[in-house]
Amino acid sequence: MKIDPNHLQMLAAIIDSGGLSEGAAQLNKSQPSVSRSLAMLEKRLGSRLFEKGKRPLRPTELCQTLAEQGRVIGAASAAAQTAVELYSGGKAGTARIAGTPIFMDGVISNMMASFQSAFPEVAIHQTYGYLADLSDQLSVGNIDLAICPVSPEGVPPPLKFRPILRGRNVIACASSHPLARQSAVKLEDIAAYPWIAPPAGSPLYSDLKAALDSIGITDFRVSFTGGSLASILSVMAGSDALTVLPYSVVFMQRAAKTITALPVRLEHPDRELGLLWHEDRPMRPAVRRFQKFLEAEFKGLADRIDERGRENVWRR
Amino acid sequence: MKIDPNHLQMLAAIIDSGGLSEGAAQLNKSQPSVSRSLAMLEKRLGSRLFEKGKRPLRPTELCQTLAEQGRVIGAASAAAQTAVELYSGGKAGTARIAGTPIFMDGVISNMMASFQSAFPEVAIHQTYGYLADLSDQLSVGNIDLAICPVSPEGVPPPLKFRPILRGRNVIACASSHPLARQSAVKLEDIAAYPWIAPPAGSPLYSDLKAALDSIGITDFRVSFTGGSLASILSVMAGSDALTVLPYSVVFMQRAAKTITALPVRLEHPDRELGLLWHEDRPMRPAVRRFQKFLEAEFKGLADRIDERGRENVWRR
DNA sequence: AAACAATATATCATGATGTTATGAAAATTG
DNA sequence: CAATTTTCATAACATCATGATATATTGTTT
Repeated sequence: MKIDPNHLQMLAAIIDSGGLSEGAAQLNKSQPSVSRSLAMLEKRLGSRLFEKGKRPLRPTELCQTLAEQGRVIGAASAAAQTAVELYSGGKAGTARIAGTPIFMDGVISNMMASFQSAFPEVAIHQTYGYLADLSDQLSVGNIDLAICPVSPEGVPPPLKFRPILRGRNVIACASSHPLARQSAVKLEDIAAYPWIAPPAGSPLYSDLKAALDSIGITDFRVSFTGGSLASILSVMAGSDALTVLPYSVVFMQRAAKTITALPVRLEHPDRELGLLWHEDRPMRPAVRRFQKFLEAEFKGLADRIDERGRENVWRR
Repeated sequence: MKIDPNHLQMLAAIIDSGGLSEGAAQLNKSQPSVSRSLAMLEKRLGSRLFEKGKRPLRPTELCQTLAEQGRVIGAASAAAQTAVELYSGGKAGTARIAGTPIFMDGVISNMMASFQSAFPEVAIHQTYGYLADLSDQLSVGNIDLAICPVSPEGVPPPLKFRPILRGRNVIACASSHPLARQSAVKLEDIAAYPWIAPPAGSPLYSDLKAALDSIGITDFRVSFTGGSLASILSVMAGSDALTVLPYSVVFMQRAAKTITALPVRLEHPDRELGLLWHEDRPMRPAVRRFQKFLEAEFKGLADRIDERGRENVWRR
């Protein structure tokens, strides 16, 4: 008959703690229980494990050998235990998240960085996508959480949505831009500059058109299009081109001081940045923790943006 | 609650065998049993271990982590299992044996060598001692088996004795000795040579005196005394000294051709070489196997000695 | 849609393990 | 050396996990 790993652990506990009673205590069992288990084991193995009639208990040669394996087993069990605890506490595991490129690169990536310093055992798998794609990936189960600007009524039933930042787009330009120095910006001024257009399929692209439309600019010249945020920022920093970006993205770049937002109020799109997930699919603890983390970070971000907002006055 | 190592092994089995049913088979359990255990484990951990509604079963991240520990546990269990089997089969373990120096060095050491090549996992702890000492050590439990010349009635009750070679002492000398060439040896011839005396306390020492007495030699000159067998053999080989040795010891040296026995029949001591052990103390398998091995070896040795004995005619 | 394969559930029997109370034996102490 | 203390073994009973077989359910395949 196969040896029970628990029994091997028991031997190790008895030897290491120097006695049957102490061993029992270490195993959170009563002394009689251990005594009986030991007797059964000896009977099955057909060999003594502790020398007869000796007290303090003296382990047999065989017992020592078995106890070594018991210690290995104990270590493995403990490792499993902590693995479970880490996992259940959301401090280990994998979170597969996806979102629109500009937000992921411009806002979320910073937060992921601090999350990873706090919980280095959580692996984050990040991908990009727009709403339709994200919905699919969520439904199929390829990702756990999506971050995307969504109009609340545009969320299909199996998905849940939680807003984390109210949408507000701004016109962004290099800090060295001529318009950046002006306290008031007129539409005619704006019309003179070329535009950086976000990737064609992105919501930002339609935002750009809608926004410009709303302030009366219908005809505009696109000097650059299709890049990711890093390209956009570089191009913008090194030219007089303008673009439309979520204010949060511009805000996150404030430390670098390379770009700034013009004091022009754009038409609000009917979308809010928020988290999307599949309602029926139970969320893994690591994902849940990441979500909580994101929500807290965004709350902080929103507060700081509001503060700054009170200083800057947004005008039409 | 603590995780059961068996459950971890189960996870490893399911994953490695690629299915719940196969895993169950690998564990020698029924499929329903494993299914239920799995369900219980998932409930306790509060996390899925296999993705829901997927077939073939796809292990969760956590499950993979736990299964790794399960594999470690499986390996340790298997090691324990084989350790038990080796031990129980007497193919591993320790045998603590002791005996009179001359026999241990001259006869037993050879047998220990072949035993160790056959069973390298058995550790042999060898010590030396004479009867009184050996009895004590056996009673105290410091040794498992003693090899000693004993007069059968001289065995104290708690000990058991089994003869393995009938005692027969001979006068030994270097092969190059003047007497070695003579087909007949007279007592006067013998009297002319000095003697090597075995260690003072040894049975052989009294044997020497008794033997010489029996052939009428009362006054003899001792030229060397107190050494172990190796010293005795060296001294004997390089001088004309004589000594009394068990014939088996001389016989074992036949390959080296350095010493030989004189064709003189000595008085038989009332002792037989045999094995001593403690009757009440259960013998460990490795010791038992060693004992059987010794008995077989000695049987072979006795046969070969008898063969040789038929050729040599021992004379008074 | 049907057939197949794999897994889940139900039910009952059994065995290991848990508990408390108590007995026995070895070791320590006066 | 007897008495005490410490430590382990045993008894009796309750409980839970696990074993088996039979059968239902579900996912996949044709």
